Amino acid sequence: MVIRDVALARHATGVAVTVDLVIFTIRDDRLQVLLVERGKQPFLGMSALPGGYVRDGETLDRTAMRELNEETGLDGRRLHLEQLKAYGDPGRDPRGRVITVAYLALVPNLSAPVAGTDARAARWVPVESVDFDELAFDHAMILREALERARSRLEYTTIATAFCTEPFSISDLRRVYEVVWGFPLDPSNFRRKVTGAEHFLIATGQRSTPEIGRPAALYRRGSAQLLFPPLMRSG
Amino acid sequence: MVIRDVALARHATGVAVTVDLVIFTIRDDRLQVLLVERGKQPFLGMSALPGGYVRDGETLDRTAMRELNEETGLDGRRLHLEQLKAYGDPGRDPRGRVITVAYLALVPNLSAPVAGTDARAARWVPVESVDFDELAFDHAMILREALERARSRLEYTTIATAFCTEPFSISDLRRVYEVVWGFPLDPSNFRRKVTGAEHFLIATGQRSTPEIGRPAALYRRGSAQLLFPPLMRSG
DNA sequence: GTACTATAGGTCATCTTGACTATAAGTACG
DNA sequence: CGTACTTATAGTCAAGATGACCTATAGTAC
Repeated sequence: MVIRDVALARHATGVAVTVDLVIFTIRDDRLQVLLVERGKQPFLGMSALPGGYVRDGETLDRTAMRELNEETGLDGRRLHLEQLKAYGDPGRDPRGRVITVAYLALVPNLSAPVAGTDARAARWVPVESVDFDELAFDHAMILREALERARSRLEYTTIATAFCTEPFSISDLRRVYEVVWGFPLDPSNFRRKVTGAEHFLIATGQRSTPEIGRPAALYRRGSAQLLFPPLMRSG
Repeated sequence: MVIRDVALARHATGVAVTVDLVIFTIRDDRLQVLLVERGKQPFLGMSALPGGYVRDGETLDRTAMRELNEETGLDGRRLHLEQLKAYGDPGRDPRGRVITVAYLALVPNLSAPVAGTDARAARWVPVESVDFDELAFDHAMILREALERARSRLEYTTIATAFCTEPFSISDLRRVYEVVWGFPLDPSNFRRKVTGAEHFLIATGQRSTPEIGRPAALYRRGSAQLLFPPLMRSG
């Protein structure tokens, strides 16, 4: 896009805009985040959040969806993707003024091990294993704020289901909460909560066939976006 | 700041970054937002949110505080200022690619009628009187999302006090909730809630001297940032 | 059959909430 | 002074939500 305004052009020089993604999933009963290894300076060899430049004529949301698809192969329409925050401290990129818009993505467990069309080495890392001091740019701060956002979102919204592949059991959903929040929940009280919330879960009539234990009823995501009453961490 | 990286420079051309402010206050028992009249194209003569370009070497938060000070004369440290979201749709500014980072500010009722160092005509407009179709750029969307954010923040945080000048009574605080949410609250139940929350209010020992009615005990803001249990709208 | 495991459903005391009533502390006015 | 009026503060009570349990159910392994 061409800048046609003189006053604007004066301010437009030397600013780049990127989108960075915090992609969470649950694998092996642990919350994991997708990190890439930087193949060039700056921060060569360090870990970073996947991301890229906003293209001409592309919305920020569209950039985020494209990046997510490039990294995970997932179709962005079926999963949770929300803008987190913009980060633009002048010193955050040594190459110049780069403002990044961070997005939070919650995806179900991917069977394929994240090949991606991109050549960069991407890998899932358990959040508790991430060395925050070894993250490039200001990605430690972004990851920390994304983690708190995800934990908070589970309280008031139904997005925990974004981690699950349909159909899922109530225990599957409870394990999402336990893994993201980091402490166990009472199975019975949890069931009462989520089945009591309107339009949260839709019973499919199907049952799971586990190797051990009683089969569980299976559900699909309901239409509700907000969870009322909320399911709070503390109290 | 000079762009020293070739790949970066290729993406950095033609993008401008601004900060726009949604500044709310309560005047005459109504929620009001500060709007400026545009003195030049595009959107000449229409209303817009106050805002401006991010300067070299300036953080986004700093830009927001500077703009807020220019518009209201208020010292940004004493009041509530939080980042809302970035807006970057390619068509949002006809002059070219402009990404804006919107901030939400909640300020107490200003006695001085917003002169500001800026020459633009700034004025407080009751939110219910705003003609959303007559707002420049995508500011209608930004204002709508800011309004919902403010309403939601009152549920889970203590920021309602940002609208009050200290010391304030519990009724002052209640009126904030009623004005922002748009419906009345039971005075007795409201009192029970806010006095029950830890570190929300600090009693000063002072009492108000109203022209009519019983004097009210006066309070200052406590140290709590989060309100627990929350004070929900619905239910 | 019994042991084991995880799901599903129920109990109950405690806490929270919403609606409502009652009292208190000031002013205005006669 | 006393009554009306206004707002603040306090208390009551039933209904609902919550946390900590306990019990039953439906499968597998042996």
